Amino acid sequence: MATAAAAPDPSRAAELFHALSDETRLGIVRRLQNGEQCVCNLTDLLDAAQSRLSFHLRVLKDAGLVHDRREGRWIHYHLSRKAFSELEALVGDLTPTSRRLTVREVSCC
Amino acid sequence: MATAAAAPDPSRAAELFHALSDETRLGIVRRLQNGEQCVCNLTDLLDAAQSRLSFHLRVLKDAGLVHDRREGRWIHYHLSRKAFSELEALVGDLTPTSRRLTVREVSCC
DNA sequence: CAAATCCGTCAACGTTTCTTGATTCGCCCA
DNA sequence: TGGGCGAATCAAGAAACGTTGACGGATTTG
Repeated sequence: MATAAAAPDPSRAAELFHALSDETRLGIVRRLQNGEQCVCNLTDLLDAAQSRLSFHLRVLKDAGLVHDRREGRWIHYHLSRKAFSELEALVGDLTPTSRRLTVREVSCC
Repeated sequence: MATAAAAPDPSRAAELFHALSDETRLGIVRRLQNGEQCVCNLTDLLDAAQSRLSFHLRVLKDAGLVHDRREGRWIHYHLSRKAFSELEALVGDLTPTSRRLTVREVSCC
């Protein structure tokens, strides 16, 4: 246990949080909670241009938060459970209660 | 229970995620996990210009993730437990396992 | 094969975000 | 009261981001 399990890759954390820092992408995630959706359904549900959605889906996909599956002409997107549990673990590590010094441990300047 | 407790304010969620989508700010949060720190300590720990840190601390503060406390010439920052539990709840709501339809519930195009 | 449909990619543009250095504000102490 | 120090704020520029419309690739259907 060389480096402990304390600080997960910060750039990975930033990537995940960035992927979720946009309302359109949060809207996509919420629509995918009920199961798979193809892009054409999402454009209707979110009232967004196809090109715009494609852009945001790529950000989510690059972050590993969604996966896609081709079925004929359609491409279905669904959430990645693994990525979301990774996210939960990551948020848990950030929480102040996780580890805490005794107060007055640190001097100032 | 009119609108249930399903979809929390999306702009609030985006604000929280955005505040954590930067490596410098994640570094600040990690340094604050051990307790309060004044800005001058953080500039040393993170090797960042004072002006730069002040900018990122403001983003975190505006998102409610940190609070500050003045003590003489120094200003100490610390994490907001409330905001982090809000974040945890929010991430939990995003998770795909939370609610799930029976499959094939949704038709495509 | 040709037309239609679904969707990713690209270039261009405006907007937002981040960094840097200079300045200002607040507080303490001699 | 004046000087010194910690920290916020401001303006300017660079970089990253999101939107739009045009285009091209893949697939199905007539």
